[in-house]
Amino acid sequence: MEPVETPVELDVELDRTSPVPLYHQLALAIERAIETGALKPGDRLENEVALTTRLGLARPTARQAIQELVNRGMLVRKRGVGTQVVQPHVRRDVRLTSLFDDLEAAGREVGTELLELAPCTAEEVLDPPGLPDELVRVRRLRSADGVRLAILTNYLPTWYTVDAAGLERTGLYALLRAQGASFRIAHQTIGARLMTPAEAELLGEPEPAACVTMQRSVYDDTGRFVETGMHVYRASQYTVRTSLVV
Amino acid sequence: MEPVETPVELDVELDRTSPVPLYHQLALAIERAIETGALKPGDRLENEVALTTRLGLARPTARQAIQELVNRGMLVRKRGVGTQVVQPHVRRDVRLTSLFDDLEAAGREVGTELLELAPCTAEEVLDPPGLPDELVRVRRLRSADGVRLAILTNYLPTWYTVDAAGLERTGLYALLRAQGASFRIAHQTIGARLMTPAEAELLGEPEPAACVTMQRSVYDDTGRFVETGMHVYRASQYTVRTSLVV
DNA sequence: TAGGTAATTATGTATAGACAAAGTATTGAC
DNA sequence: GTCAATACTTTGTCTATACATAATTACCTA
Repeated sequence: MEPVETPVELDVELDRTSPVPLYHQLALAIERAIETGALKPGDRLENEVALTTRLGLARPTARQAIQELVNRGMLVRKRGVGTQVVQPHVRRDVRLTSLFDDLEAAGREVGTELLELAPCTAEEVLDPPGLPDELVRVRRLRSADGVRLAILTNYLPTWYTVDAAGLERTGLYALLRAQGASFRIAHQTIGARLMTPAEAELLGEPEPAACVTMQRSVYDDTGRFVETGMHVYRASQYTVRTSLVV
Repeated sequence: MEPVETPVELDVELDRTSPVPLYHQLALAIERAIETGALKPGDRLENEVALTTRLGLARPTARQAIQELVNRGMLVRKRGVGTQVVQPHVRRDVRLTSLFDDLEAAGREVGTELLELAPCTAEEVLDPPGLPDELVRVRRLRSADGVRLAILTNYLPTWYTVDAAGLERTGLYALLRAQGASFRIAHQTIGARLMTPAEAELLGEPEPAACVTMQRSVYDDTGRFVETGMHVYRASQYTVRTSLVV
């Protein structure tokens, strides 16, 4: 993330006589600072040591407050960099379906080119909870009516087996369902960024080109990991329709 | 929750030479025990002190592991009682709409009787994050085509104003939207239990009666709390249709 | 001016310990 | 048999400290 000039020094008053835990008071204070504009998107908080020294608070206590806000997507932390207020982005609910299912439902002719099918480990996948150590990485180029649309990178547990023919013929979720996977909970984040040169070439976009990005992690009804995906969509070709997801 | 005879002693091996953090190794071990059946729904884990003494682990480290699984809905903890594997229940996505909206969309005649409209504090509401200290509690009896259907208890921040006439005339979300509320993220849990005698009387159900319960906490696109609701539906009258929610 | 290296910054992980508070179990009085 | 008081159990909150590690910045040299 891009650093800012000076970390913001929050005006926080902690009440040690309150029944509200200190970590929660701090979380509320940071939250209020965000909602009133005292902390703006992109602003950095004081580093943990400075904040806790100034407030007379223990560092694990402040970290617990910050972690709550990180879990809710309001803050983001990076080692060696600091804690930053999340840039606002459009976050919309979307059905727990695959792109293939959606395109087919819309009457589009779906094309899939398999780019990669390889084993990998959890280390390369950033932070979805419940990730098994060994995964399979599936990378595909998806087209609609002959027009390139998206690069889809998905990570699957090794207890599912997928092959090249199946991946090019149908949607990933259909393959997983055929193996008993149930889809119950998904955490999904949608954003945008500029494409990398490699992505632009694959998608046939002149540079510079914007893309819609979608990260999704799916769990079944016992909380077990089903798959996580990182998808890049041509912004010129793709929008998202949504509804509430729990 | 109901206690079980003996907490389950997990077979956990921690590898201190692994780059995987210890808290994460423990979280994975507990998760695997749940998915393999070594830990069954309703089972209790060893208490924190016993577990960490046996594993040679610090208590905050183990608590971090457990907290991850609590956040994912796999475990539930209660002070003085212990940590328990969550009983599986049907969890389905549902639209971010109010019951009023859904009934009206279905062509039903919606009736609302206001039972209570009173100020209250956050203490009485269990655990949704981002809750302001002062709230307004709204409690209503909802009917469809003259048939009693649900008891709806909602907690609103005091920056929204609602009155009795409005609440009986239209849906809560319509009233909030009229005051600028935006609905973006909802966390929702659906379950079932037996009705209390008071609920059964209000809903006109002979006892014993089962009810569908729904707890929902709604946030806007900056992560700010909009409302939280605890709804009780006559199981004989109500089912839920769902889609994915992020 | 650019590249490499070292130092600095800030978060991540972990240990140890103590006290608070909610919930349960036990005990004793009536 | 019931109820209140007490003891016990277990999680919740908090402090203090230290080391690890990723990322950035500063400095040096070619």
